[in-house]
Amino acid sequence: MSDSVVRTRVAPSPTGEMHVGSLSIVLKNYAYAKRHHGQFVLRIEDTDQTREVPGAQEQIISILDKFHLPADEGPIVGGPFAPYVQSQRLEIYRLHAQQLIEKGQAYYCFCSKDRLEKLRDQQRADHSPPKYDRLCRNLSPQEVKSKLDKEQPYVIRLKVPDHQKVSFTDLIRGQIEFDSDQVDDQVLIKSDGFPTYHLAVVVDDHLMQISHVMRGEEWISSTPKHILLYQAFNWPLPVYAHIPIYLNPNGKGKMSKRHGTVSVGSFLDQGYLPEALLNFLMILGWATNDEREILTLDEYILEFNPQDISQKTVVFDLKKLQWLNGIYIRNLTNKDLISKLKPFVPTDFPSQFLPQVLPLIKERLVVLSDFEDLTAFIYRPIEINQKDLLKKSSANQVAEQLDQLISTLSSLSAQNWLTLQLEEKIRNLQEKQNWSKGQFFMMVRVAITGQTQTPPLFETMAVIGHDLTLSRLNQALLTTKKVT
RNA sequence: GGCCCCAUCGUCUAGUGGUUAGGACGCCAGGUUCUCAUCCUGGCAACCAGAGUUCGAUUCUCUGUGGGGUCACCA
Repeated sequence: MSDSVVRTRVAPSPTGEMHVGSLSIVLKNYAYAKRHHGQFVLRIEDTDQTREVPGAQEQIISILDKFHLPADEGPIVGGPFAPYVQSQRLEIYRLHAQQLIEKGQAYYCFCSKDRLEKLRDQQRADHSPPKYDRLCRNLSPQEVKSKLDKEQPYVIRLKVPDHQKVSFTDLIRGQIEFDSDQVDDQVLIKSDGFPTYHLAVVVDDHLMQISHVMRGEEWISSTPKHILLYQAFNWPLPVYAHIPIYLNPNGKGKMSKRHGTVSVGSFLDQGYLPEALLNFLMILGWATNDEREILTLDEYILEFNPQDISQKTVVFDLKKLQWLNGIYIRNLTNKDLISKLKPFVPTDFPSQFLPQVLPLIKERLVVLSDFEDLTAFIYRPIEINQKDLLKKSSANQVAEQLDQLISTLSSLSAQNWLTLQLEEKIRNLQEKQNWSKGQFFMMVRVAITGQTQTPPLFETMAVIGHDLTLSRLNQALLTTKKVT
């Protein structure tokens, strides 16, 4: 093999529900690894004990599962670089931080949080950039030893060099350059002994032989910290690709909870199909050569190249997602649709009707949770609005129409209560009486469903059944005469 | 505010030193039709601005403007 092994990773922290942005990053890392026959690694970054949410790790793994993006290596499946949970690797980070101290690349810092806060306040007031003032950087070895002996709490910081160009090549944006003067003396080990993200990510990516770091664009500005660390360790850099973030559907700001749905779980709960959501994530900010928009994971893997990702932030266009979801729903077999619909069928829905009802709503579903609204009139009591009923005709006329319709339908046995028979009878009546199609059919629709927008009339009546249809027609007849 | 990233229809994109700047979603109109939806047809709609390079810039360069990100013992 001429090109070296591709190993990608995704490194979520178990602090809550997974964001669609994270899923998008997962998708890209997965696809790239698969395309190059490499490995896709899942690593759990749980170095902030205060933010950890129980069960979040399991949730992440289950989502990867639902979307068919399983990790080749990770906490559950294991792998040659286990453990894959950072809280289980504390000793590794300690050792590496220690190594940096011995090499003179890092130092102990005993400053209290209080002092740092005051320092920042001062800097803010002076309009100077908020940075650590390096007070502890030049402590003598004796001073350090004595503070350590007294068990004073400390952190370990990186000695960031002055006036140094820090640059790297981003697969999506080309060369990006920073000045090391912009970089703070980063904390590597926190006072609780846990590593910060910056130390852990560099150490683990190196140890786990990650070849490509594909992550969100919001990490660009901390990349120089990571580069400086790689240099301090004298390790080779991975290839970076910073993927544009998603903006809220209104185009304002990074996609966030405040502006609507953001978690993968809540999209699923609304009845977006995983395949549709994934497809949407594929074509958001990226296009195939021939601009096909409906594609499977395998087709995506075949074509995906991070270099082709758009460089600009993209708006999360819900309308387009909805369009895709509708397509995926319509492409489902009825059997599959029924099974996917299960969680969205209300408990009072007479489930034996599902097979008959399905064709009436299949092309009307945008998300699966639309099921309830689309079908409620079938099995729940309806309210008939007199105004809708009499919209295009007089009360007397409508009463006459209902009366005749009822007697016509009464002659139809329950066995013959079928779409075709209903259609024939009702059309005959309408034609014989020369009633306006629009007015008559809409009036009947309102009488039977209580709504002005429904699936086709005869099919709907067939599903509702002989008894209920007639009772609703009678109910409508009463409504016609009701004085308001 | 400092630093960094970005800029083609409302949105997602294709594309080129000379094109009628293409497609998709959305929107509008028409067709099918008992309404809605599906489906089909058509339409509206974009190269952020200024300067430079050039015979010629949407395309290359610079500046401006606009948008976004980031500035923690959070990731």
